[in-house]
Amino acid sequence: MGSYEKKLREFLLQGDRNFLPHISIDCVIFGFHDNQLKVLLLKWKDQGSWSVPGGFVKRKESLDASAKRVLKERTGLKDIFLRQFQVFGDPHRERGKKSFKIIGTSKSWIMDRFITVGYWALVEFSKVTPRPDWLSDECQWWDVQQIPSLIYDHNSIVTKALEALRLSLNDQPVGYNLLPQTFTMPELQRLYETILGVSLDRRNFQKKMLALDVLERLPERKTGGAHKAPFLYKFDKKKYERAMQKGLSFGFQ
Amino acid sequence: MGSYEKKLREFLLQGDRNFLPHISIDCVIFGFHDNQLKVLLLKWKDQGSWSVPGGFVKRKESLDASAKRVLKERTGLKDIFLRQFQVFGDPHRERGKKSFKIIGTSKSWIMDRFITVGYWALVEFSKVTPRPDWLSDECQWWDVQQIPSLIYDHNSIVTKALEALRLSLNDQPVGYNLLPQTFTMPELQRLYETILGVSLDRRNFQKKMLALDVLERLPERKTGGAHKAPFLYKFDKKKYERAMQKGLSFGFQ
DNA sequence: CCAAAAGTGTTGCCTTTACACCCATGT
DNA sequence: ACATGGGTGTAAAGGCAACACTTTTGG
Repeated sequence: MGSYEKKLREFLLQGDRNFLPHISIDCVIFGFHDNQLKVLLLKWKDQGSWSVPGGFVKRKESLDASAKRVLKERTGLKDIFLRQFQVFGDPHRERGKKSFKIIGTSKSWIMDRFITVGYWALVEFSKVTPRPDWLSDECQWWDVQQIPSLIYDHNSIVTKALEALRLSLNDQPVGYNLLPQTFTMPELQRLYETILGVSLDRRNFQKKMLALDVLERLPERKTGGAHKAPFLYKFDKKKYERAMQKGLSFGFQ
Repeated sequence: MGSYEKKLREFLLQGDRNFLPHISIDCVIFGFHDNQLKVLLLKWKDQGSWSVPGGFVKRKESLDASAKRVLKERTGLKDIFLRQFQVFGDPHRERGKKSFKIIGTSKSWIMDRFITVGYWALVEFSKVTPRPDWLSDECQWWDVQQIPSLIYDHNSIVTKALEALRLSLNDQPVGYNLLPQTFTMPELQRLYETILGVSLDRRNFQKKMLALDVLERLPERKTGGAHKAPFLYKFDKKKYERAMQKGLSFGFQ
C-alpha cells in the first residue's frame, strides 16, 4: 500500500478526531490576469473532476482560520482578503460519496451529510503559486466565463460567490486586493467591467475613480504596449484607509 | 422525575440521533409596532437569561427548512420571509454549557462546540402569537433599541442581523413583509427611519416611494387618530413583483 | 380657534451621462 | 500615415435635497 493510500485510509477513518464532522469550507479564489477574472480550481486525483479548493474545520479553529489555512496551502499567500458569503446546507449535497468507495472503507465520517461555509477571496494573480493538495493533482486558474462542470454544487457556489463579489464591489477594496501594486486606469476599468459584466465609459470612469481620492498617479508611464503609453497608478494607502472608514462608495452601475 | 426533566434528559443524551451535531441555527425575528422595530426573544426556564430563538438541524432537513420550522414554532406563522446572513463559528461559543449542568448528564452532544447559522426574518407584528419553546418560559417582543444582555454571542448576532437588514433595505421587500396589509405613508416612513436610524424628509420620502410605482392608494383614510387623517396604502402585488424582478431600488440615504 | 400632523409643488444644486477633440505609439 | 488606444473637458439631463403653504382634525 502506497503512502497516499495509507494517508487516505487514515483520513477517512480517523479524520474526525481532528476535524468537526458535517462541516466543511469552500473557497472561491478570484484573481485578475490578462484582463480576465479568474478562479482557482483543483482537479481530483481519482476522478479527474474539478472542484473549488476546500477543507475542514479543526476542532479548536475558527471558520476564518480554516479558510485562511486552505488559502495559504493552495496559493502560498497569507493575509488574504476573504469574506464569508453563504452556507450551503442542502441535505443532498454529499462529499466524496462516489470518490472514496474505491478505498474500501464502507463507513467514513466523510460520507455523512456536510454543510459547507462558502468564502470568496481576492488575490494578486502574479503572487500566487498554485499548489494542488494531497487529494488533487492539478491546481489551476480558470477564466470565470469558462468554468468546467464541477463536483456536487460547486458550480452554484462559484456563481453565488461571483454575485456576492459584485455586490461587494461598491464598498469593498476589490481593486486594491486584485491588482498588482501599480496598474493603469484602463486595467482598473477592465477589472470593473469584467466583474460587473458591462462596459463603462472610459472618461466617466476615470473621473469617478479619481474623485474618490484614493489613487496616486506615478511619474512613470507603462511602456512596452502598442499605442499611447498609459499612466501608472497605485493606491495611496493612507487616503485609502481613511476613505474606507468613512464608507467609500465605488458605485458603478 | 417530571415530564420536563425526562424530556430534557433524553434530548441531552440522544438529541444527536435526530439532529446534526455541532450545527445550530438562530433566528433574529423582526417586527414593527408602535413605530418601533422589535425583536422576538426567549427567556430560558432555568437561567432566566434571554436569547434569540434557535434550534437544530434535523438530519434530513435543509438549513432553510430548519429555520422555517423554528419560526413557525415561535410565531405560529408559515411562509415567513427569511434570509441567511452569517455563520458564527468562534470555537469558544458554547451552547448550554452552564445551563444543562444541573441535570447531571456530564457528557452531552449539546456541550460540544457549535457553529450557528444566523437568519433574520420579517413578520407582520399583529399576526404573531409569540410561543415559548419547551426550554423557555417566555417569548416576548423587545424594542430593538433596548435589547437586554443575551446568552453567548447573541447580542452580536442581533447587531449583525440589524446591519444585514439595513443593507437589504434597498433591494428586499422589507416594508412589504413588516407592515400590515394596509398602512399609511407616515407609518412606512417611520419604518425606514427606525431601521436606518435617521430622519427623512416627509415630502421627498413620499415622492420617492410613489415613484417606485408599487403602492396603491386606497379610497379610505385612516380615521381615529388626532389631526388630519392620512391616506391608506397597500402594496400592489403585481406591480411589486414586476419591480422586484427588474431590481427595485428603495434607495434611501 | 389653535396646535399638530398630513397633502402637495417648485426651485436650485449636484451628480451622472453623453459626447468630441487631441495626443502618442507601433506597424 | 494611419489605426488604435489613451488623456482631457464641456454641455445637457436627471435625480435629489431643501423648502412653504394649505388642509384637516381633535381638543
